[in-house]
Amino acid sequence: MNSIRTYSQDENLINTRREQIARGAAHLLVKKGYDKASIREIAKTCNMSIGTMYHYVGSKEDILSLVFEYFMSRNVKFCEFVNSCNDLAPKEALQNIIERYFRGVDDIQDMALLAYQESMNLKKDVLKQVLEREKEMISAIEGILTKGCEAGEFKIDDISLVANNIVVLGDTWAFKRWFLSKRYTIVDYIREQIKIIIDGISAHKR
Amino acid sequence: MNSIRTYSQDENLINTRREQIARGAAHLLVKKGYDKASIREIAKTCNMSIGTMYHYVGSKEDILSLVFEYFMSRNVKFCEFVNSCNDLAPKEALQNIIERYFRGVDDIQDMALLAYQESMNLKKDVLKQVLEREKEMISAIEGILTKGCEAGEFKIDDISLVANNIVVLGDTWAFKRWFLSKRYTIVDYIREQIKIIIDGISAHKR
Amino acid sequence: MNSIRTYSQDENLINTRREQIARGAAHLLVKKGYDKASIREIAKTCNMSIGTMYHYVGSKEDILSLVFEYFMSRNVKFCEFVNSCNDLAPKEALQNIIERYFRGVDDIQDMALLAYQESMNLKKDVLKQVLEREKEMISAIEGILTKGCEAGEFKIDDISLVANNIVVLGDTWAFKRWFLSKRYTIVDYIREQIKIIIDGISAHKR
Amino acid sequence: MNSIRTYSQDENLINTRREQIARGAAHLLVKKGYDKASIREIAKTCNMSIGTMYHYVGSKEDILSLVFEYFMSRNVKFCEFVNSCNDLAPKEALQNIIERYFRGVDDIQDMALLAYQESMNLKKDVLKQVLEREKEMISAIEGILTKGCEAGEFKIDDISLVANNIVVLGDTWAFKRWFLSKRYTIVDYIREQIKIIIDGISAHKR
DNA sequence: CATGAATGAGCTTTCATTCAT
DNA sequence: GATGAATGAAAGCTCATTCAT
Repeated sequence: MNSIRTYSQDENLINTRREQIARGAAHLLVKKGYDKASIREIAKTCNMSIGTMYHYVGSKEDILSLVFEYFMSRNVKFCEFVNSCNDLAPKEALQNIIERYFRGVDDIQDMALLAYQESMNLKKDVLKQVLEREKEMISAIEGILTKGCEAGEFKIDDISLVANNIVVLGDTWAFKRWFLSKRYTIVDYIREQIKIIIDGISAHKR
Repeated sequence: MNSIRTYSQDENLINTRREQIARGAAHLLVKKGYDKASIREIAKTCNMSIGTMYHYVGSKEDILSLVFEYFMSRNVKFCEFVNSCNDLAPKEALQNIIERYFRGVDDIQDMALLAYQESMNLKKDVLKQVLEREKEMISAIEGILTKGCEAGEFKIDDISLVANNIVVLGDTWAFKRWFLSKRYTIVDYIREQIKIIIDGISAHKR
Repeated sequence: MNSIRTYSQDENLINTRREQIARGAAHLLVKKGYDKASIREIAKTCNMSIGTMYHYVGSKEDILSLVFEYFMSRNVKFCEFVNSCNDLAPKEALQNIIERYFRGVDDIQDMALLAYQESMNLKKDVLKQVLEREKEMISAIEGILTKGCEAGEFKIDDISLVANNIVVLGDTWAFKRWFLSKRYTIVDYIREQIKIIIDGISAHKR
Repeated sequence: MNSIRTYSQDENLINTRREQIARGAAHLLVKKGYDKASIREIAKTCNMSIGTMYHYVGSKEDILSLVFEYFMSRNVKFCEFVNSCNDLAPKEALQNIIERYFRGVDDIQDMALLAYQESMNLKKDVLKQVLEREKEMISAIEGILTKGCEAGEFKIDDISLVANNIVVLGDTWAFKRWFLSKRYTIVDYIREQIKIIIDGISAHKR
């Protein structure tokens, strides 16, 4: 699946160098944008020569892929988390999942932003992965919402759309952090949004 | 306010050509992104020589500005519309404004998307205009929500955040149309979102 | 001899327009240099449209030629002046001619400078004319110097070189006016140089 | 002091390549002039790709600076020479200095010419250096002339102007070599000019 | 006669990528 | 394995010149 060219055979070294690249490039790519960031700059940011860069990467595009892969690898446990919430009461489960997702967005704000801004430069298969992650998230939330409706706790017409909205409001923290962070910390933001969301779908109101 | 360089004095011709540029470039810029779209390509798309482009435009950046200005000029009547809703009942007014804003996003989907993706390439003053439009929208919605709360129709903790959410859900139609349009027409989308939003803030539930 | 293209037949109009061009362009060409001055700028300086320009001129090169021809035409009377000095005593004649030449340089400082700086852009035949004027001047001075030697007033080994030096010292006023004008007015400069020159070649010293 | 951009860190290579550029460009710039000589041509003349050029140089302007710096570096010993003449008799010292300066002009004819023709394209700080060199020369000559006057060997009204004239007559060899070299070798030219100059300022004539 | 819109070749400069060391 | 010098295609932009009005 990971078909990025390398001239090295040492699996360990490949991983070390690629993480070095992903970490270093991420910051610069977010700051300057994919096209405006040159390989020379990226290499310097990664404390690496251009030549070394191309030992572990086949093209500039690959660097972008690497950045996404690196950050997405940090989120493999997310779905496990959603599953682990299965035993909780629907409302509590939903709160936990929202909190977890929103915090995840906060942790990798730059990536979330980069995903939207540079999606056209992202290799098709990597883009697909990114979108997949979102779909999984939405599905998971749909599951919880469905359970809540069946339990009579939630009352929702269009479960799919509500699930989508929740994800969108999470991503919004990345898009508009320059605006929202004037008024809210991430903790405030999560608390208030949970209130609004839960209020909106509860079968029995306050 | 519009200080883009031109070598022409013929006001009419300037407007004609600039509209030609804005129309042609919009499509290409959305498709390929600002950096990937070359002047040569843009000129070709606009059925214009490179020289002619630069007769009416001072730089590539100006083309992006032009694209935004052209599309934003189509929305000058929006605020008037918001004001004209002042006499309606809060719930009805809110429905109308949401519908109007969402439809606006639908009309200029490409622009809304471009604004997010290329904001770093956008000239500061044009970016400001774009953000201003959004702030106005949020303020207008805040006004309606406040009136609704005072009238006892709505029950909202954080009016500002709810207003922001509404705008975000409108913009979402542009960001995720590749995904949403599989399930909804814009008419469906507006109807369902209005239901969700109004449900969430109504003081007296069904 | 003057083979610059025109689309007009009206001899008078041609002359009027070409003088308009020469006057206007001269200033700009001196200020910005031939290559850095664009036709658009030149046309604007001449209060003329680009199209009109090309009615009376075949190319950008022609404009440079025109500028030189215009200014050289103001100097046709120079040789007559030299001839008219034939009856004076050698020393007095030389003084008069030096004064006349140096003043001429002062009058058209910009042109003298332009001739050196843009000679490589000047059409061959016009360049030839410019050089011709200088040769004539040198010859005239040689004539006077020879007469002075024969009369026993001057004592000169290399008449040709001295004549050349005199012309050079005149042109110097144009090359180094930014430096010389700090210390001398043109009147001072002429007076002092005449003293130095005459002193250097006089047979009977002070 | 030398702040030209480079992407290389190898001091030796930088110097090698820059000398290669200076040598190659000098010829072309003199032949075609700064504006008419394109980077493509310059690169070809230097047996270098365009990319390599820009590895060692930040802009076209820098190439001109490089050319001047390269040639001026060959003249650092000139002032030392002037100082070393301090113990000689004034007349002999002056002869030596004139000879040395005139030979210097002959060595770098092209540069002397280029300095006048392209001064408007030369970076301010490099132009300053060029002018400084001339001022130093004039000052040095003034020193010798003053000493000669005090010793009763020379009789000069305006020492400063005579010093200036000497430098001008040296530079003339560069400006008019196409004309002068028909009659004189540089050896002849120096010999004859020394005669004329010394004759002109000697207190006791032949 | 006068205008200036239109053109596209050619300019300077950047940058992803290769490869000899 | 690591380096960075070298490359040249392609970018954004300018400008002399033409020609329809």
